[in-house]
Amino acid sequence: MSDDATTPRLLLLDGHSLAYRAYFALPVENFSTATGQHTNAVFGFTSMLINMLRDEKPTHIVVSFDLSRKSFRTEKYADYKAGRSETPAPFQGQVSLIQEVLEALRIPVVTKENYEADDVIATLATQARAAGMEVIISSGDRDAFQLAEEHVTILYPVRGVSEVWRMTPEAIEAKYFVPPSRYRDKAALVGESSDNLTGVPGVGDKTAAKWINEYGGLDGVIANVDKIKGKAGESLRAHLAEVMRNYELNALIRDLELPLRPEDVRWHGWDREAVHQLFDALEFRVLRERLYSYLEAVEPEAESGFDLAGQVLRAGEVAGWLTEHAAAAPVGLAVTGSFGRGTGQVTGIAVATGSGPAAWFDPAALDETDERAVAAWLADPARPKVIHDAKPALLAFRAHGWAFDGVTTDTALAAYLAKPDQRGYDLTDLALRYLKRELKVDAPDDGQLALSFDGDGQDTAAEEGVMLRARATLDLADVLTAELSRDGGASQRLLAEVELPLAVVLAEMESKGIAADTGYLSELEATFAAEVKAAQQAAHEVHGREFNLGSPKQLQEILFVERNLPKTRKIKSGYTTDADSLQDLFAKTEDPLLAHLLRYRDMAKLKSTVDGLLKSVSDDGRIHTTFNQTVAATGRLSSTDPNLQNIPIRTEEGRRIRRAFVVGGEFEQLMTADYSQIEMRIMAHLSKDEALIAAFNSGADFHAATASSVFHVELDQVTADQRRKIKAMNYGLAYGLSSFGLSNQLTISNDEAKALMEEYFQRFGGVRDYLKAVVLQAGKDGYTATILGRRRYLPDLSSDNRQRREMAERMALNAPIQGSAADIIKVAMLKVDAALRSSGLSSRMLLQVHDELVFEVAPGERDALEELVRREMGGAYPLSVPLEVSVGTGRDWNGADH
DNA sequence: ATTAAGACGTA
DNA sequence: CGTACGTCTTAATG
Repeated sequence: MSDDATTPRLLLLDGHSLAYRAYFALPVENFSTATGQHTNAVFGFTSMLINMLRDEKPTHIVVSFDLSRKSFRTEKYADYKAGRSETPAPFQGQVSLIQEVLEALRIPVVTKENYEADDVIATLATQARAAGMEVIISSGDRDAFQLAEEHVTILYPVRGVSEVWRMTPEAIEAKYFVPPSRYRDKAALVGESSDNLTGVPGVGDKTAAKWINEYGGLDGVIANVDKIKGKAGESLRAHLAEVMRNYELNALIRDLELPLRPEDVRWHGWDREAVHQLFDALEFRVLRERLYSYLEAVEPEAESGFDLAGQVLRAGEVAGWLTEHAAAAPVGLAVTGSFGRGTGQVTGIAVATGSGPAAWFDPAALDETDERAVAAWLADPARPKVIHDAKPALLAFRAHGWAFDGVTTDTALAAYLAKPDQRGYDLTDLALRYLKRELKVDAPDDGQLALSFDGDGQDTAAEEGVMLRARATLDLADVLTAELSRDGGASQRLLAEVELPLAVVLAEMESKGIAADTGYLSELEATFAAEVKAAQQAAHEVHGREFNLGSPKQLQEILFVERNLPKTRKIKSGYTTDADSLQDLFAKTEDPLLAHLLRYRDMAKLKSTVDGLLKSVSDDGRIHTTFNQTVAATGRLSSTDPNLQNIPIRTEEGRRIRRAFVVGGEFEQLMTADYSQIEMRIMAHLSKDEALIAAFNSGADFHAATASSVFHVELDQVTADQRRKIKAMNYGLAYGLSSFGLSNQLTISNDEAKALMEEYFQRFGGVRDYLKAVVLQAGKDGYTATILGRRRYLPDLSSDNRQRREMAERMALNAPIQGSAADIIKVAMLKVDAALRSSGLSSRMLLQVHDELVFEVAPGERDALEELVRREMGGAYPLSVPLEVSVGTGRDWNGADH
């Protein structure tokens, strides 16, 4: 290549058209696996891809696929691309295999509803040119020729899968006698049979070019249509309408909204293991050799040549550095300090540029100019920043008085969306997994990292480490963006439109915290402590000696050996002493020790909850939990330090703890707003079960309504016991409840539970069909997806181990339901937050408890807030059943509950 | 000092 | 033999 080696080169592929070319280029009968899967198109496509990688050496790659045969063009012209024969059966299914190849090669795929791949390519090519990239497009569709220009080359496959024409502007002009900018004009006149666009009969490339060049384009030809002589002229005048139609339809759209930009698709190499497995399955032996010999050759190059020049900035140097290095292009940002409890303190900030230098500075050692520059830079939404775990940084910046905006990607959130089942999303681990780099400054010098720091002779290892993290974050963002883009945009949208903005909302909530009545908490603590002591004494007295009630091990000895009570359910260490089992034992034996024991457990648990809360009250008299956004595999949030999502509510004594969460000084009340039966509503929506949908739309008490159906009685004849049983079923369904589990929970026989479930599904068969279908589909895809496309991968669905497999099946049926509920309340939180801002209300959102939001109501805003919250939560996402919201207010959390 | 298991609170 | 979490306690490791 004659181009400057540092110019990024973007390879854009039209997936469908190349696959189709490959299919017809290679005899289908010669390419199939032992299992009968046809692979000629996969083979041909992959072969072309490898050739292009070898010959073009792109630094960035993306493939676009048509989503369907329908597009805005078929809407305008019903016969667009009509007349194409049905997709041949052996071609079916090969596209998804090609997508698997791309996935293994970590090449992102982008699609756009209602548009063709060529439009996506035209948009990306346009953006890439604006960014100064060299562009190579490969498409089997000649429409792409209109995109050729300086630095934009079209690779047009001809004859088989090994030869392409390099269609530069010069080549196009030589072949068609018009420049690429006039290619559309020519195509409109001549027609394009593959698109079923007829042109002017009798007019070919030469005549069309003659006219276009004579009259200065199609406009001129049309303006002078009466001057054109001869048969061809007559023909043109008779077919002007078609020409205009063609011209309108063959224009490629260059300004689509896409989930990624050309800069995001930097290619960082392939997933070796996945390629191995896939090529084994496809029986691509030779191709694997070719791929590997090419990839092995470029790999070292890709891994090295990474020179991070770092610099520790002193006071007075920061403003200038930022202006010079951190303007338009995204930079990586890494922050050190202490974080948590809704605040934080920054001790160091590192900024790394994509290919240039990195810098570190101490936020406490800035001069006035620097301080202003850093504040403006951090707050500027037009200065793109990439960071790993933005929320703590945001809180620490806020504590320093800095606003923070312009975060285009959070690599922790991106990694979570890509694989939500991971244990953690530590930057070091992600760098190793996705970048294959050890994130250590003093890593062995194996050419992976060339660090040349300007350290002034000082020991700047810590600062270098932070700079390296900033740089790794930036690189990781590229890889993860590509990773997330392989599903056609859903994950990217979740990141950009849900998780990223939600992090900001959560930061606000954590920063505010919720007021706690510490005096009352202390009283509670004393009360529970006394109860614990009393229960403990009573238990010791009954048994006749002292022992540790908190030790399940000692308890087992006492219950099952010394007191010779009946054995309970087996666990690893013997027999369980959990509350359910102890209840059963008590019912059977009436051993008074059990009652004291249960009482002890209850009180000890409550006491420890209160202890924990007391310890976590901040100086401002409020409790600031931390909401974790990357923990729950289903997409839910979790709450830690303290966990405010498991504050007792079921028992009266437990609810006493809720009274400790009170309204803050300047405010009037607490308000809770929760979704009623959101998971069942999602099941009704997803399953489309008409009876279930009707039960919701009836407006009656949902559990009673379903019970009335199941037991064939009028709504007002449903007994409390019938309602209780069906309520248990309703709740259990989304968890994969078995008849055994149901019988256990309701203390009825297994037969009775079976009959109950049978009768339930008799009435709500759509639900069973849906649940079965979800598991089946998940088995095929390898993952489940929520209404917003949030994925959860469940490899255990194909496990040989029955227990693991069945566990995965229950996860598969639960994940879309629980996850969709999580999606909905997240969207609701964003909407509520936005509405609160625009309404000018002073009330604020404090907590989220999965299907409930807790607010602090400013004086006089109760009604307005309720209206706002009902509107935004109720309208968060349209389902085929209403999203019902119930609202309550009170001076404390218990009083606000309903 | 860290880890695992058991128990139990919430949705 | 019901999903998703976090925390506390004990008891066993280092």
